[in-house]
Amino acid sequence: MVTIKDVAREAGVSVATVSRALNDNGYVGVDTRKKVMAAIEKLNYSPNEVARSLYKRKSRLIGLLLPDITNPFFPQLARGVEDELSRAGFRLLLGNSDENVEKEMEYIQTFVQNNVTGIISATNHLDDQIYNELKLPLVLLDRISEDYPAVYSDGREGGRLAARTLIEKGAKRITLMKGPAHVRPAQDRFQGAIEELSHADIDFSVLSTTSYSFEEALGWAKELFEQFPDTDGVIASNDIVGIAIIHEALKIGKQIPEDVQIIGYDDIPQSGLSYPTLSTIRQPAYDMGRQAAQLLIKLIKKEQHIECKIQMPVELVERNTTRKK
Amino acid sequence: MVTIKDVAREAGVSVATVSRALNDNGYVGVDTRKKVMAAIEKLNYSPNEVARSLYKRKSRLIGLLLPDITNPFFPQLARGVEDELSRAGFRLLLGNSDENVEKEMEYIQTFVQNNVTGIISATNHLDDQIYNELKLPLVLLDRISEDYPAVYSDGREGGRLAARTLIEKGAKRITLMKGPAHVRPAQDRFQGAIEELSHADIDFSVLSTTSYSFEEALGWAKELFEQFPDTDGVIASNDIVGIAIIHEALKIGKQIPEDVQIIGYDDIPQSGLSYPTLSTIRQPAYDMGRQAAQLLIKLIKKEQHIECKIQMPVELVERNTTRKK
DNA sequence: TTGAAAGCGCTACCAT
DNA sequence: ATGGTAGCGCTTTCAA
Repeated sequence: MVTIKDVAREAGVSVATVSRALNDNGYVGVDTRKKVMAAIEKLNYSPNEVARSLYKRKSRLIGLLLPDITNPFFPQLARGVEDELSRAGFRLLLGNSDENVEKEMEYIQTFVQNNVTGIISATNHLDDQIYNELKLPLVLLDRISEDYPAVYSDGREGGRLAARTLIEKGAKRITLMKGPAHVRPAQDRFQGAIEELSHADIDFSVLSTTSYSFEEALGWAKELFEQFPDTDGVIASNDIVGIAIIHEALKIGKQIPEDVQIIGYDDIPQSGLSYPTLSTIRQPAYDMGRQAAQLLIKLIKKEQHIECKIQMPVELVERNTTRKK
Repeated sequence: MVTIKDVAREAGVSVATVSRALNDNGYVGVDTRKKVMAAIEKLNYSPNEVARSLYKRKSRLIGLLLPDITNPFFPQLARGVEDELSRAGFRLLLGNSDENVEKEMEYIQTFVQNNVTGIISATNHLDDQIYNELKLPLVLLDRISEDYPAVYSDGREGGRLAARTLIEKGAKRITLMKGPAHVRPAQDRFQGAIEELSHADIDFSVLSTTSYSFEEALGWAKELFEQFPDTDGVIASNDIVGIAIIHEALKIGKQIPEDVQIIGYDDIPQSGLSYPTLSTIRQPAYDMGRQAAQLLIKLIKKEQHIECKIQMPVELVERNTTRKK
């Protein structure tokens, strides 16, 4: 390993000078700088981030905690975060929590132990002590809280929009799928949908689902049509489930959207690939990731007048599982 | 921040003793240990990984370099790696390269700068100098090389299997989609398929695709049916494209699998959700990730007699885009 | 069994 | 403009 000492020796200067040249602070003579740069070049030196981090008590690392990168919504968030953060020279320490408190605590702890400069978290366990004691900038992503900066989309409006769309397009017996109770955004959109449905002269039923996993999606879809065989409009808990419902509907011989309309949530990339393509409520996942990163960077720079709650717009993407006007 | 000094003071011992107690090496008296543990508990101390890492010249971090987590095949790999690694106390530094050499180099460099203990990489740029100069354990994932330990699946056999399946199931005018030229596994499966097709009395054509992105998948599918409208068997470059082909085929009124059979590659989770469900060649992505992690851990522990090339089996998953016998 | 102290690679203060 | 050096929090010799 080539260290700052080697560079100093090679350039015939002190380590202090090398350090100053490296970090562009303090005075460094023009030709001294040249010598240093030449030495760096020659030895192919690159500074040890760990030593820097120890001294500064801050690394160039950011901790990102997500529920499960295997769920197609989250990779988009992650890429948004990564792309934006890397422009500012930060790297990502990634953890999947599986919505499990212990895992989450462990990751938060290792983030801290590694001197991360900030944390971006999609957590449902904000009440936990560990977050209160955190001395670091924290941005919530896809989650809301009074107490912390957050980037999220308007779930309530999303739910309303989904319900309104189905109502306007003539669904008469709507089934509303409710996502896992412990996932906050799922509840928001559920509430939004309930609200809209309640104000309409329309029959509707609610089907509770307890997970977002691929494996169970088809199960929920089956259950849906068993319990509500004559439903003509489904508000799926997310796009995965929406796609599973398309599958199941087609399988039992229903026409989409003639017999049953379906609306998803998220607008994951594969929603445009199903047949028929899935109408859905779009969350701008990639942008949400970027916004969270930008917000975190502002927080780190301690900028003034930071907008700490960033609500991203939600949008209806009309594709082919809903009827044309 | 509470440091080892604070603990030492609280426990009335030296920092050396605390360190020994913490790491279970050297002698520590029974009641001394108790006092130390009590102090740790009381102060809620957890050791600074950065300081450790500086001294040891090794962190508990592993660098993971993937092409693009947004492609559904890779999150599976990543989770496999993460789950296995975290059992051994390692955490993940994640980078997406987008198959771009510069980004890749930057990530490898920051991995090194952060004292990672090892690297797992899905790269197509192994020839690059930076890999040769690497002093760290490196495991290739989903990639092959003479020179480095690697975990990959048998792409050639996968390609053969795909072609053989279509042939056996009676396809007469097969279209073989070729993945991006710079992606090694894509070429392997292409070669395997070509091999099998060449040995059969069968007409086939090749369609080159230059990306795996969602956005373009539908475009390739369209192109496929424009160029080869009477193809009755398609070997898709991966499941995304396979799903897009299902979409397109249905759209132009073809029956699946009567008019056209389709076989994908990867077996991503959503392949079981399309309608009809996609027959495909399965790569055990999650397990590949785990194996890579295990292999890396062995390398780190410098175990003897390590099997350095781990070829994972590939498997036909018969679903509904191929005919039943 | 315990403690003192050197040193991991770097930055920043204080001299010069 | 440059160099000497303390110190970031930890581990590990070496002595006691």
